[in-house]
Amino acid sequence: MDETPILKLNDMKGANTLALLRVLLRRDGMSRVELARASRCDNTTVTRAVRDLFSRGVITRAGRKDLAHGRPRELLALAPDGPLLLGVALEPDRIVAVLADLRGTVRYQAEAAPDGPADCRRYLDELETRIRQLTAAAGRLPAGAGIALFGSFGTGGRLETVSSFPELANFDFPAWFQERFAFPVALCDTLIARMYHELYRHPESAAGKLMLISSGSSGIGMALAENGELRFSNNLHGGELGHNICEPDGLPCACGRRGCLETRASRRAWLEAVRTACGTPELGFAEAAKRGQAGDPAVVAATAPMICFLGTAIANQVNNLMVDKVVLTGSMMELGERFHTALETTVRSLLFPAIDRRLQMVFRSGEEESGAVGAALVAAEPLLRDFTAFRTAVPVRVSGT
Amino acid sequence: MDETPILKLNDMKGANTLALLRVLLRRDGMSRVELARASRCDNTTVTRAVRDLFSRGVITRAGRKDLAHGRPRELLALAPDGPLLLGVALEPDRIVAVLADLRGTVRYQAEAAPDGPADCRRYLDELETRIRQLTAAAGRLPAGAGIALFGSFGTGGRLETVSSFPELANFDFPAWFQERFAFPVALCDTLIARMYHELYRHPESAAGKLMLISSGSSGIGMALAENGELRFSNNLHGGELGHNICEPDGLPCACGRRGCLETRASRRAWLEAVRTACGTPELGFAEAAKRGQAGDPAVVAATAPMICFLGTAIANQVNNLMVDKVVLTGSMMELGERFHTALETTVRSLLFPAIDRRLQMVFRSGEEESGAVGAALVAAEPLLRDFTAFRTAVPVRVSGT
DNA sequence: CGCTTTTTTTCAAACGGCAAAAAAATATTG
DNA sequence: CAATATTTTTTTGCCGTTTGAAAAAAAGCG
Repeated sequence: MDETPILKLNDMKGANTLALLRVLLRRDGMSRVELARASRCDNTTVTRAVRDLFSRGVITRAGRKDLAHGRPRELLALAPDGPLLLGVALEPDRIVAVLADLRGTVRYQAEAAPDGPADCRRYLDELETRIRQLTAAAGRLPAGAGIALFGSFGTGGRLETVSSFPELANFDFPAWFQERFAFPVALCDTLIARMYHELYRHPESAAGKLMLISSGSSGIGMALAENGELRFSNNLHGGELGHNICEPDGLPCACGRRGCLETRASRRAWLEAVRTACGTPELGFAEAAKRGQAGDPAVVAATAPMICFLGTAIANQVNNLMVDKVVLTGSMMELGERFHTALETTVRSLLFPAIDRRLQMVFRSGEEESGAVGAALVAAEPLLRDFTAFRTAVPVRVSGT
Repeated sequence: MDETPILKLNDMKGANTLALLRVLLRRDGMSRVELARASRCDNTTVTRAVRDLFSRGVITRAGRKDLAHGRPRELLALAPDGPLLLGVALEPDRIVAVLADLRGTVRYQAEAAPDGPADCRRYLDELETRIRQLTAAAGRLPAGAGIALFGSFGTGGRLETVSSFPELANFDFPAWFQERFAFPVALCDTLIARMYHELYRHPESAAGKLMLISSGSSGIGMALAENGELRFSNNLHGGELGHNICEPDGLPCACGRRGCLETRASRRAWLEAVRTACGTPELGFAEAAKRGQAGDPAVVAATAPMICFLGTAIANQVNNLMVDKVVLTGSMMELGERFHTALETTVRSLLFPAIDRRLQMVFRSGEEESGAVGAALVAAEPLLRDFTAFRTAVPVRVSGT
């Protein structure tokens, strides 16, 4: 029942300061004129906004740059003692918690590998301990928190389903959090957190139409953005590419249907196929990946169906949505360059020429903290639009530091 | 290279008057307070906007409504002599041209069925004649024009590819138009025009996530909108669902690949399958559809693959994008209710339960002018945001009427 | 001092929003 | 029946916020 959106003065100011700050987040050491040109805001708007951000301790002076003629530029940078955001990724086998600045640079980090999701109470205790540990180390309270998990939730933030922690279904996480901590919390799907990580940590991805694909032990997910803004995501929940049906009468899937992409392209399905092809039922994932990367014919042959089905699913989506850039991340990306090349070739062979010409494909690996950092960035975005709320949140200090 | 969008005062005003007018477009006879409540604008904002729209001749008084107590409401309506928009659909076998008001109500209509796209010059002459005929009948010039065709074009409006008129590739249509007519013109893909038709003529579709699927002789297309705004469409160009690959090693398609949805679900493919199943190679489409609607077992069996593949493609997309509403339109919808039911059942059986619960599926038929009307609405939208340009466009009158 | 570029200040214009007033009807009361 | 109260809509006046253009100030160089 959402009607045509109307705009208030606040929305305008928020959009403009967000644009301004995003430019500064890309790179420290910009001057006011540069900010104005890059954000297409007026000079005077920038001056005013910058003054405001100074007074709130968000940015700081970072020297000056002498030009050949004229007054030198005063360079600006994110304040080192500016607001921090807590970001937490609740993954099946570990908890990652970070304190990051508005740019998503990690300042403090804590990790835990609880016994497993079996004991819900101990898991939450562990989480609480880690958060206290982080805020103590930082010596101040974060301005907000973002929690990323594999699941969905209502507008209020109450959990609905949590794929990796069935016991947490219907748990009122925001209430739990607010009973313990004095700063606001926001929940999001891990996939959305990763998308924020991509948009802020690789800001060139914030232009045009972006599709993020993340594969993990819990499936293959997808998120979309257009010009840096999330699209088609209900309550910060991502889409499940892994359950696209890609074969009319395919293999049975755990979801109860047949022919889901995951029956062909999940980590488990692939390993199974490789084991069968090699005749080694005990082969581990890492070893299998190594063999594939080395060009072992049996492994390559066993990988072909995955490439075919995954590539088709990606290409279909790219064609339909006229996507400009596809970013692939997650555990399946550990299969190495040979796999990447084969997948990209397959995808491109299925695209319309005009779309193929524009499409960029990027494989990202080694971003172990993208979920936690992205969660922090989800919590940061409202601040980037409006720091008036922030003024009250930061002065609170942890005693004894 | 699009950066984070910034907002100016004009954008704010534009967004608000657009919201206001959309409420009035839904139904004539609203009063100012009703407009304010429905659009969530302030009372006084509405008063000012309404005064402005009066002075520009866009709206008019439409009586008053007495309440039990208090001052009666002054009812407002779109002015009958308000701005008109020209909308043209260049379809393979016909030209449809309409003059419509801001709401998309057709005031004047002209249709032509040229010999075919063989002779490009005669085709364009025919178009010019029809437009002159319409403006003469109306006695005034439209405030703008929208042209819908099956194809794509650059930002400048120059045609790139036109699937139904290969000869028009690289034709500078806007230049041709501006040499002949004194009002602005905008080009769009027919699919986008149909989407605008859906959003404005069935305004309940302007809430939430909408997927429009339109099947015709030239394929199966798809367009997306979120809260009444177009999404993932390059330069008003739609996506081609018909070339989603739905079978790993399927039938060869005209596009050069294998397994495209169109090899199973296009009008032609379906008719072919039915003819084979019935053993009647001369069977016509209408007769085949009638048999299918009557439940002829051979036809039903021949239709099954289409339902399966089309249903899967739709369900995959709905799951991925968490679509709230699917609207199906175009020639394939002539297959009748039995087909609709079967398709909907198939789609729903493949959705995640949470998404199935929210999804609405609508089959539309009999909207022959949706392309032309939608094109007019494409041209209308900028006016709804800002009528200052309109002031100069309308007073121009055709002499001799 | 003249020149150039950046930054700040000043002032005007546009817009939304609150509150009070005005308007336009009906209901109530003397 | 006339005067007044009541109710709801609409308009007006005024204020705060924001952007934007132009002037002024600042900061360097030759």
